[in-house]
Amino acid sequence: MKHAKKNKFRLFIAQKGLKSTRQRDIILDCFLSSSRHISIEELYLKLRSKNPNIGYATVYRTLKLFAESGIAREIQFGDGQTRYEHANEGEHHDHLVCTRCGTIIEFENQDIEQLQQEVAGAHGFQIENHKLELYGICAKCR
Amino acid sequence: MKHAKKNKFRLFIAQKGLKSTRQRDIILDCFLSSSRHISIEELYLKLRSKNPNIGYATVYRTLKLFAESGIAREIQFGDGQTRYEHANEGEHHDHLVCTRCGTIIEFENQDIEQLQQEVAGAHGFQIENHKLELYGICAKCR
DNA sequence: TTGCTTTTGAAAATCACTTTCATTTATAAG
DNA sequence: CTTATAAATGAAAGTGATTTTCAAAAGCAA
Repeated sequence: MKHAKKNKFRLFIAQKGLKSTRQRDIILDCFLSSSRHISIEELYLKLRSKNPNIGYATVYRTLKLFAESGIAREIQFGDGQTRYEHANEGEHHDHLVCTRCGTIIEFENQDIEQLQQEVAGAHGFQIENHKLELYGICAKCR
Repeated sequence: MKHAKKNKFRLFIAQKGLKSTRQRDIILDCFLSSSRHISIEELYLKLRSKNPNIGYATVYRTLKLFAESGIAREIQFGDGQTRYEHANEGEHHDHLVCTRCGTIIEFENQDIEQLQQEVAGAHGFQIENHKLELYGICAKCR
């Protein structure tokens, strides 16, 4: 799994004529071994603990590359922090976000997706992607 | 409709012990006569054309008050711009956003809402609110 | 190795807001 | 109608997240 993503990124880098660098490897390893929804700040701090000389800008730039290559996806939960999640080929999921503790649960629901298609169709829209977030209180916090 | 919102805001202002000012009246009129999804920048520019001395900060502050009073709702489509839409008592809707021309269509779908409740329930979540946006290409742009 | 391009890190810049603060207003009290 | 006082305003400075700039460093092909 992790290996597949490393390869995918390597390929992306090659196809784009970009260079393989020590920093990109480090950041990729760190990202892949992190929780599924990590903010740039969190990742940066985690990186710095082992690589005190890695730059802020490099982390930002590299995460954008991950997203472009398809191994990560940018998400925003409206708290002013951009997060990146691990993206898997052709897979899409939505989120339940606890407004108390911040826990994020992923889910997938084909019925909802189906209904979305119908709604879009009724308005002549062709869906490219969507965003569904349910905000509330998780079981633990209640 | 516009009148009802003006009254609602007036009431809110009174209850909070705030003051009724010329600027708030102007901004409210301008907001109510604008498209349903207006960004702060757009509203500010529209305002400035007739009131060159109205301040940026005042527009921001006043829109926050509109949201607090319940006559407006803050929305974000991930383009880094906060927008405000006209909010109606107890009504919720979701959005279809055209990624080409920016057109925004509102929709409401009870079946989807129902399924959301089911998903949340299955995870022990109690939904407080949700956000559903379908991004794609509208009929006109295709 | 050389030559050319990309990448990096640090610092400055940007963007969308938010806060500060001296001044102006609205409103209540006299 | 004053006066007092608390809130509102506008301009400018401040924030916080993200981007850009730029000189130096590092990949990579020949």
